[in-house]
This record gives sequence, C-alpha cells and structure tokens, in this order.
Amino acid sequence: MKPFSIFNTLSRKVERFEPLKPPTVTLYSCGPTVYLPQHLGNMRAYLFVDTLKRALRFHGYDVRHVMNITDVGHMTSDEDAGEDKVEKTARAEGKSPREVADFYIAQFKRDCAALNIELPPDADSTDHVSPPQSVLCRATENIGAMIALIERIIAHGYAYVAASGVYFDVEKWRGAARVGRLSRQSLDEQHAGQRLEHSPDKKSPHDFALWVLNQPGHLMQWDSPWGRGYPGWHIECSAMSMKYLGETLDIHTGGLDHIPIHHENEIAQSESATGHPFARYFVHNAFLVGMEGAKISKSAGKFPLVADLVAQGVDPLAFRLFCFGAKYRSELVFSLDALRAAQTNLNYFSEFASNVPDEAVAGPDSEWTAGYLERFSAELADDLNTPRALAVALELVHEAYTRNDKSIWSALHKLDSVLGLKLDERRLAAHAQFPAEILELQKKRDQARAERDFNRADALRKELFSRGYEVKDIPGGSTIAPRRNP
RNA sequence: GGCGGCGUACCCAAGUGGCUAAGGGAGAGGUCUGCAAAACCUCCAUUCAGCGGUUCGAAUCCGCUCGCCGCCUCCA
Repeated sequence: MKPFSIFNTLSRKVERFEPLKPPTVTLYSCGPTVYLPQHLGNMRAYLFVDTLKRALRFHGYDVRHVMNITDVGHMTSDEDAGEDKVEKTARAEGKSPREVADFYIAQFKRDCAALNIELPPDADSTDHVSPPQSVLCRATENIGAMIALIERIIAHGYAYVAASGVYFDVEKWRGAARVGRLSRQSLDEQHAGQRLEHSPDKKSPHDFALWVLNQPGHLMQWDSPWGRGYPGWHIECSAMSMKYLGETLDIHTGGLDHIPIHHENEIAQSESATGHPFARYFVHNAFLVGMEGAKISKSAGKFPLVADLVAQGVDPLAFRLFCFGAKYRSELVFSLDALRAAQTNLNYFSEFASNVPDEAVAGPDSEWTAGYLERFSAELADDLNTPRALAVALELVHEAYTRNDKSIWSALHKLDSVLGLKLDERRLAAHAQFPAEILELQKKRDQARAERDFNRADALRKELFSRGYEVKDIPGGSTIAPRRNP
C-alpha cells in the first residue's frame, strides 16, 4: 500500500505521514462555536476531517479523534474585549447560555448525521485520560484543565497576571525564536499599521489573554487562582487536546483562517507549558466560496445550511460527494449545478447498490476489482486526492455495469467506508419488504402492461410514485424501490 | 501596508516540466424501450487569463500585465 502523505502547513510541503505511535493516530480538530447554526462552509471543514479520518482508517490506522465545542469565550470584537457570542445570542433569545449551546449542539449533531460525518462520542466527566481517547468535548466542562495549563505557562515564565487578566507574554516567546512558524509572518508584519485596541495592562499589543478577569457583565464566570473570570479563546484547544490525546498530537486540523492567530497562539501556549512540540502535522482546509467567489462566513450573514439542501431537493449525502469533487486545499465554488451533478453521481452509485443481489454480497468479489482498491487507496494517500479517488469509484461501478458483473460488493463497500454514501443501507432499503398494498399495486400494473393497457399502467405508476415508490420495467416484469429524491 | 492564494471547456474540477490536458455534470447523436427510468456506445479544450523568457520540451519554472479572492479583527 502506498504510504499516506499529507500537506503539512508547518513545512508547506506534502510529507510522508508517520504517527508517533503507530498504528494509533491522534487527531484534534477545531470544532464549532455554538451560537449559530453551522453553514455549509463550516460543514465542508468537518467533512474534510471526517474524510481524513476515514482515509487514515482505510490505510490501517487507529484514529483517536478529539473535537471541541466552543460554548464560551469567543468575543465579538477581539480576544479580550467585546461580548461573548454565546451570551449575546442568549440575551437576544432570552435563554441561558447553556440552553443556547445545547440547542445548537443538537442541531450540529443532526447536520453531521445527515452528512454521515462521524462525530466522536460525548466526553464523560473523567479527568485523567491515559490512553488517547476519542471525545467530543465542551469548553465549559474543561475549565479545570485550562486553569491547570495556564498555571504551567505561568510557572515557566511565559505568562503574567494583570488586573484585567492573565496574558501570554509574546515578546518572551519571540525571544525563544518560536513565533510565526505557521504563518511565516513576523510579529511586526502582522500588525503593521493596524488599528488594534488593546488593554493598557498588556506589556505588548501582541499579548493575548489566557484568562480574563474583572468583566462583571459576563454571565459565564468561574473561580480561578487569579480571581473570577473566564478563559481566553485559544486556551481550550490546547488544554483539551492535551488532556485527551497527550502533549504531542499527530495531526491538528482547522480552517485556513486559523493559521495566523489561533493555531499560532495554540502552539505558543502549549509548547511554553510542555517544552515539546504541540502538533507534528498541521493540516488546513480551504473555504467553500459563494458564486461570486466570496467567502461564506458567519459574520457575513447569509449562508446556506444543510436544511437548504433538502429544500432544494438535494440529498445531504450529495453534498458529501460534491465536496469530494475538489481537493480539501482548494477553494470550492458552491453552485446548484455542481450539487445536482453530485446528486446524479449519488444516484448512479445508489442505483447500482440497490441492484446488487444478496448472493453477490455473500460471495467473493471478481478478481478484477483489486486494482481499483489499490488505485483508490493510492489517490487518498496522495494528500487526500478525493477527486481522483472518486473517479476511481465511478470507474469501478462503470466497469461492473459493462461487464454485467455484480460481484464487486466487497470492493464497493470498502470504498464506501471512505465515501460515506451509505450504500449498504440503500441496498437493504431496496431489498426491504414492501407493504402488501404496494406490492399489490405493482402486480396490478404488471398485469395491465401484459394486457397492453398502458393508460392504466401509467396511472398505477403515478399512484405508486405519489406513495413514495418508483417502478422500473425490466424484461418480463418490473422492479420496485423507494423513491430516490425526497 | 504586510502575508497568502486563485484564473484549465457551458458548469464543477484533477493535473505543478515530457505518454492522447483525469473525472463528473450539462449538451448532441445512437442502442434498448409501449412510454418512462436505468444502463451502455459515440461526440464534446491542437489547448490551460494575456504577453515575454528559460528549456530539446511548460498548463506546470521565471518575469511582467490584467482580473478575482482570503488573512492580518470573531470566523471552517
């Protein structure tokens, strides 16, 4: 099997991927901030992580995946002033921050399920985790880990306590020559000529808050060694990733926009505390962009959601396929035409799967499928080249059709472990026992056809369609299946 | 001002020095078919924003020009 390789933002190169302790891979990805629904641009990012995870498994790795849920700490202006977004929504909706977070977490989980994005299980309340563990964890439930991490940073001399909060000492970190590894920008470049309001407590405008103090207007506050307050917005990722996955991660993912600030700061915090590398591979996904080529963002106001796909008659899994059509590092242009193209491809796979008989599932595959598995695997190994991997999958089905050989189920099923199109479910649905009245209608229609009463036959087909079933004529009879497009 | 990226057919999109510029969708024609659906076959970029250069050879490297976008502030 071709060794897996992936683009590492740290080196700006496609690198051979080698985890610290194979076959285990520790993977941390920045998750949602839960004060608004996740739009399709966000979903592309989670889809990318899901695909990476599935591809790594395809290559035999045992992936331990942690995703955070930010239910506190993101400010509307900069990192140590302004209003907490969760709180802002809470006030607007007359709910508690916890209720707001719960509401959007539930929606996030539903949307992920619709796209067949596998989320890690919810974290239980365990404090110490020795073998790396897959969890979906909330910031507000890990305040203790954050405080402990901040204490370590202070103990190492990289943070200081001021009246308005605990700040990370960026100048000191710069002295250690460790600034700008990801963004390739020096501090002076970063803020050249910028309007940057900053607290007079800070030694340098580049310093960022680890813990915020004396903001009595905030609803969410916790006790800490420095007083009542709340965490800064970078610290949760450092604290939770280390808690569940250990102090050096194999892979850290996120959107491109996280490179210059969020991940740069995460590295600074984590490495100043532990003294060793935070993450070995940083992998960043590009954006889904609107038809005018502009980024779709939360603050921009308008953006499509998973629910909008359904409203357009597009299966959410077609959105998966649509995203497969471009590499994760390329901007992808959102268009209805391209989505429909993906829907057509989904139907192609689905139709084939529906017609695979039980014997072909139980029996061995034809030997000609082996090459497809190898090519598929190689394309994934090449920096997750999903467009080519998808092309291989389409070719496999195409060849099965032209050979009229349905003995490819094991191979197809294996590909679907990465594609995530739920082909097995589709096959089973097509083989399900249909209600007797439906079968009766089908029978009546077959009869009408046999008697060449085509008006009656067409009426019965319409009747079945309106009840959610599609009949197709085949030599000597017909087949029936649930309607594809809802 | 600084940093980064993009421009490949009607649409989405691979390909970053050398076999015929992947693949999908749309479109056209055909096979099959009572019709429909599905499937299959054929066609569909002498050309990669433009110009110039390097090279035996470039969509791929270099330079310039034009157009577009992201980040530097919460953002996938």
